[in-house]
Amino acid sequence: MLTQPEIVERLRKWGVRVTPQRLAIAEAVLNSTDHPTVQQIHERVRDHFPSMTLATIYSTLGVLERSGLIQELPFEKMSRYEANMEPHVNLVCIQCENVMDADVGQDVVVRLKNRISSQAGFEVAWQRVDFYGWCPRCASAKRQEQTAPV
Amino acid sequence: MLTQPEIVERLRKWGVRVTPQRLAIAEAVLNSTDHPTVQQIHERVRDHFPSMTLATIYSTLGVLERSGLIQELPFEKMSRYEANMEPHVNLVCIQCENVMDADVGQDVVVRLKNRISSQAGFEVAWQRVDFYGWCPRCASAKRQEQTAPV
DNA sequence: TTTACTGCAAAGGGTTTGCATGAGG
DNA sequence: CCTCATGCAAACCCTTTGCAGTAAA
Repeated sequence: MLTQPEIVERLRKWGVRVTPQRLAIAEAVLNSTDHPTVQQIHERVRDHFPSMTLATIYSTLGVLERSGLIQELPFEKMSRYEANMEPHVNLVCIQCENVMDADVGQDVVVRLKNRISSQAGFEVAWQRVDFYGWCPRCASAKRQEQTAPV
Repeated sequence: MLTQPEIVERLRKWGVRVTPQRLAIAEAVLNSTDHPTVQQIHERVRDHFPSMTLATIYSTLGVLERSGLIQELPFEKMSRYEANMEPHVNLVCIQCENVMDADVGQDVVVRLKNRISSQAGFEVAWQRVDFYGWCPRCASAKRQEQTAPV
């Protein structure tokens, strides 16, 4: 989670202009942990910028990605945007469709990255590690239903 | 890599009809290691089925995915299709855009999966592990260029 | 003042859908 | 035979692009 001055500095370093819209979009993504979609980001900045269109959001997300601040995560229907650039695991619930960062396994991802670099001769730039399944809440709901079906 | 009778059996088990088109598409994906796109699959079956359209391929890929034979891998511009359903690492070259399975790291992915299940309370169904960077060929070309620029 | 960004509208392109014909079981 | 798959075309929708007005530096 970056502070506003840090965001400004990172953007200026890339020679792009820092506008209020860009700051709002950057904060909406960087202060999130739910890997928002473009639509969700739009909802979150609409109060402050009612006239902002999706084109501006797409454009800004491209700037943020090229600045190394965020990562695009393409899914079947649309992309989500990742604010956590450290090696980690994403948990994608196929029931409620929420996406969250796992709070375990970061060390294993780093070890995997080192193994790929040293043994596969592949120069790693970044990675995406997604586990799909049932989040704790949906998993227990599923077990309840299996025990006592309608 | 599955044999044709195995593919037939897996499809019949799902109550779907086995047509020559579906077999051709299934073999084109399952006997591949390059994670083909829909366009590439189209090219590979066009010789035998000149009139086949993309709609048929999309439909069949959906059947194969729901049968657990393949996995869709959404990328920025389009999806690719994965024939290796075992836990493993995908290497995505950001230079030549090839996607290949890593021949190391499977054990680490399995260990990661176990850790996620036991410590994050997340019931894993499947996973996608992608490392982005430069494949051995493109990495050495990059180093050459850095050493002796034009 | 200069350059680049915003907002609006239209286009682009991968994917899905509807329907008539044709084939699988 | 009945049901479902194929092939064709059109629709869908996320994303990109072009352009005129506007704001950052």
